[in-house]
Amino acid sequence: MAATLTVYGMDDTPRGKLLSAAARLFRVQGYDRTTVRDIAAAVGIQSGSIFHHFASKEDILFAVTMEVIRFNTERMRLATEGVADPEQRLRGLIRAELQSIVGDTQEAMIVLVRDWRCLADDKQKEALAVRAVYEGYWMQALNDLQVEGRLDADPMVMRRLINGMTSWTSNWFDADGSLDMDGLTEVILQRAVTANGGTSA
Amino acid sequence: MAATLTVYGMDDTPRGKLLSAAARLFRVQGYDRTTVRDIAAAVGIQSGSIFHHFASKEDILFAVTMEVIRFNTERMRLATEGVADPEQRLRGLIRAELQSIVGDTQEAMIVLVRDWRCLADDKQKEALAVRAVYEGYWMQALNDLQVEGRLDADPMVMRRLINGMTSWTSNWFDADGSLDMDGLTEVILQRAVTANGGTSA
Amino acid sequence: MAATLTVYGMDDTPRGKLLSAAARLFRVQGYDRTTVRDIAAAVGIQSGSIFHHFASKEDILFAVTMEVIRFNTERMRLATEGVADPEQRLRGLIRAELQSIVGDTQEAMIVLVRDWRCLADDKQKEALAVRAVYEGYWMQALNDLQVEGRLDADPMVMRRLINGMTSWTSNWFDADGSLDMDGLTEVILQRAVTANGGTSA
Amino acid sequence: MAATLTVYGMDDTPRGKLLSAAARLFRVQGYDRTTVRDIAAAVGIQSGSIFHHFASKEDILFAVTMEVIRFNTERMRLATEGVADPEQRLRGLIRAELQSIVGDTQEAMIVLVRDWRCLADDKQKEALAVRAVYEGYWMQALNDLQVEGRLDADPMVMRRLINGMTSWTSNWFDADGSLDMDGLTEVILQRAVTANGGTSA
DNA sequence: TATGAATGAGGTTTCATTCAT
DNA sequence: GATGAATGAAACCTCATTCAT
Repeated sequence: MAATLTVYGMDDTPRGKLLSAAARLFRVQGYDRTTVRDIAAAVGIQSGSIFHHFASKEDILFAVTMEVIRFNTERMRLATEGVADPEQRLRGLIRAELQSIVGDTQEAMIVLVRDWRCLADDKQKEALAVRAVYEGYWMQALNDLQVEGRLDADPMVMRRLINGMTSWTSNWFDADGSLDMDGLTEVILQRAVTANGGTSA
Repeated sequence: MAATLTVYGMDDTPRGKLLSAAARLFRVQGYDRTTVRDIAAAVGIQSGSIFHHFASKEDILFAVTMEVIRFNTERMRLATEGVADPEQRLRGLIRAELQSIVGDTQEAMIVLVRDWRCLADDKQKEALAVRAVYEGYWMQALNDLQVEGRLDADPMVMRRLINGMTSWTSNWFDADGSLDMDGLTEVILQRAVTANGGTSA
Repeated sequence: MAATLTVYGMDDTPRGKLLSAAARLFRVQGYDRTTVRDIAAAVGIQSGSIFHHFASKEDILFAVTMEVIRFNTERMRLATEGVADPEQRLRGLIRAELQSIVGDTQEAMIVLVRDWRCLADDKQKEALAVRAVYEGYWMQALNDLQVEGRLDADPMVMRRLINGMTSWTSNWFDADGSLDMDGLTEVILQRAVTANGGTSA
Repeated sequence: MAATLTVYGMDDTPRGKLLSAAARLFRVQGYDRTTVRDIAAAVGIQSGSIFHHFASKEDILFAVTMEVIRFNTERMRLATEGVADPEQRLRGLIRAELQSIVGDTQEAMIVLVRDWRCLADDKQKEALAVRAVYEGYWMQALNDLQVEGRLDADPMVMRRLINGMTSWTSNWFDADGSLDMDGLTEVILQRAVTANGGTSA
């Protein structure tokens, strides 16, 4: 499904190429250890030229952050839209979040988590506002599931536990291993949904 | 139980005080954004004097890392030693890991996860070797549990999922909230252990 | 009298608007702290377009300098032309110089004094050559006054003292204050011309 | 009299040497055109080392400013202290101000006038507060002179005119010329004091 | 003429580390 | 052990100027 989407701002324009290169470098080296020279070199321009596209180094981090949040929020919307069964919706959300963490936006997601604190407070707030929509999809699905008696923990706590499980996959999941993304989705889903209602698998 | 332990190297000596101060500063600001001047100021000495105690700034990070790994490995040993029931052992491990992440070694644990990549490769290897013992306790408990048919997923995958859940608590767990550490331990434990006879596998 | 004059090059053409904007910005921020982007923005074009009108940033400063020198030299000519009495001529010169410093060419005059050193040596010489005519009007009046025994100091020194008094007004004179430009002219004139028969010399 | 004074902070210490070198460079090239590398090179250290002595480049300008204001305020005090005759006091003030502008603090005084605007607003205010004492000596002398009927203009205006005359000397006065500093002092004094009361000369 | 992306030299400042005292 | 001045490399960023479109 996500195959038809592209990360909005990471296109063929100079700005887009800068953003992709920065996301990769930030992931590999960390934000603080990535110099603007590194980024410039990665797209074949001089370091000074970066500042025609971004006001500051932090502004690049912010742009990466915002793009990936917006993109993944859109992905969550698509994953849940028109799906009535909350378990099915939750499955879609888990699958989509895994996709974002170990799949197409992998680079940026790791940066998002690890270098979050490198953003100034006001930038953090701005990003969190957009992020709220994203979390809304999750809470809706989990609350609906609870109403149906198929969730055996507090929805908020459950969201945090799932978030921990999905985030951490960036440290170990191997796309070429014996467990694929769909398989992992089911394993995680089972941590949340009670057996008795009879789910799927 | 942890009350009688102290992190080995973080004592009253100049070196120990330096280590505690560094762990805190690293957690709040990140390793890269913490200057040796910051650390020196925090214990009331001049920045040049630090180099009588540590060979380099990275050496401080390494020392923090090793101390906290050793300390928590010891804690895992105490939590499982002499406990026969694997579920009981797993409960102890979860409880201990939560304690390390949101409790007494909180500062250093966050640093350990987030600033891991700031260590040179050989230092990382050295630390991983010690870490292996730590992970051994987990795998033993999970394997035992599987043998008894009370684990409904692959032990290795399950360890990773638990690790994700516990690590992520540093982003949200509030010791003063309605859910305490024991309660959280049970919620996490239930994600791993099947009710009775085991459902799937 | 100056009402019918306009600073030659500061007209409605793109070049003229650029010059006016530059003069103002130079005065407020200083030459070095004014960027070509500032100047371009002030007239609503892009910074690159400036170089279709001027060869360099320094060239803009030079143009401002030359325009204001030429304009004020012309003003001095008008102020003295056909006036026989040297005291009357001196009065006209003082009035005209005050007008240039705190009146219509205020912006550029301050720049002229303060950012003079930002011009390359050859540009300075070129400007000084034009400036010589300007100073000629002064020396003629002061020399004539001395011949009549109505100047109580060396003409050259007197010119410098007057120049100091007039230049400095940019730091304090308030057009809305109780002392107007004509009043100030008389006060300054009295510093130079002896009451009647001349006191000392 | 000033021969026994030294500019307080411009001594043999690293900081003092930096200050002297900076004052000279600022005068010759202007503040904006002087790089910290220039200043460092002038005293034989690396540019980075400057920041052990001053927090920023602007801080150096501020220090130069404050030193010269304090020093010359002290000089004004010495020039007027215990002198009863206001004309005599005024003579001392003019002589002292000339001394500061074309004599020992020449470098810094030119900088003070020309690069004043390079100081941030709060720094300007701080300096102005100290400067107020300096101006106080002038106003006292001029007011006293007016009371005695020996001043033929408003004291405040007269101070400004004198200030203009003395400041401007930096553009023309030649210590080796036919007019020496004492002679110039008398010429300027005569611009202020009325002849009738019988002054001196 | 106008644009705006790119240049590239150079600016101020930071900071881990050294070392004479 | 401690100090604090000094180093020197490298960081982010600025800006006059160029040039293809």
